[in-house]
Amino acid sequence: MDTNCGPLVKTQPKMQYGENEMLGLRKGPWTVDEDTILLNYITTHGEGHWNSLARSAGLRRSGKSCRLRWLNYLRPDVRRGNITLQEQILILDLHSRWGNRWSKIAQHLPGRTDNEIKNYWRTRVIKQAKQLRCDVNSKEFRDTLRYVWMPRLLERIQPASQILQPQMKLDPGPTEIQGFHGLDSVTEWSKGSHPAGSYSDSSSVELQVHSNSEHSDCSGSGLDPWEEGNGGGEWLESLWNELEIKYSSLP
DNA sequence: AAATCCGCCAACCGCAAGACT
DNA sequence: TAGTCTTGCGGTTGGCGGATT
Repeated sequence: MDTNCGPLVKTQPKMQYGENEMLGLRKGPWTVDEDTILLNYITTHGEGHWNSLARSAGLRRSGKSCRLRWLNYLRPDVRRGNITLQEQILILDLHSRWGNRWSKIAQHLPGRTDNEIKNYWRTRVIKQAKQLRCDVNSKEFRDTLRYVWMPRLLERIQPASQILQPQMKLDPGPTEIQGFHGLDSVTEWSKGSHPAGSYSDSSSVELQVHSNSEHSDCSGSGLDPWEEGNGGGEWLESLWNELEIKYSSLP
């Protein structure tokens, strides 16, 4: 089991007061002791009926809080760490279909929680939209995701010659992407609109949109998505096959 | 070295839908 | 059928820590 249980506090966190506290319930970061109690209780009795679970386990937490802690952190199958390139593509693709249906999207990324995906979207993708001064829900931005970012991500994972039709490699997308100038604007923006070193995560989207032939070298970064335990697996292979088919048939 | 800024993410809140009585 | 409880979801917030000034 993953023993990395996040930024647990060793001392009692500062209490915030509200309705829960009126009932003697704690809020804020979970302590190691609380995690242990919750984990042991669920291991023995199973999950569900969170309010009574919280009481029975002796936790001064709301059922809601217990459920969230379990689902987002303590569950043994929760995957933590960087979102891989494949996962980024999948998130972009699924979001284009379903919008902010985070839990639905999370179902297709084993081990990832809706919260994590939502955080990824808000901190990475929406940030890009803001820098491009466009609405994240606009057709222009969606097209940019589809015709620029996703092919770039695909290209980065495997050499373009192996997976993409020749026209896809440099295809800036349909000319009706108004307000965007194909790859140019994205490339220009990615070159100099923010200070170098602002982003420590080498798998973040913006690094995928550097100029055409510049593939950031991930080797040795520990972020190789095909490394064992870092995003591989059958589900990913099938996803990959699906995306290959999908993007090789794009206009 | 200190102050400030900023990105990230855990955790909270409110609401809605479904289950139960 | 109506009321209450539980669960799940999406949006938002606050704190931590690293980067920058």
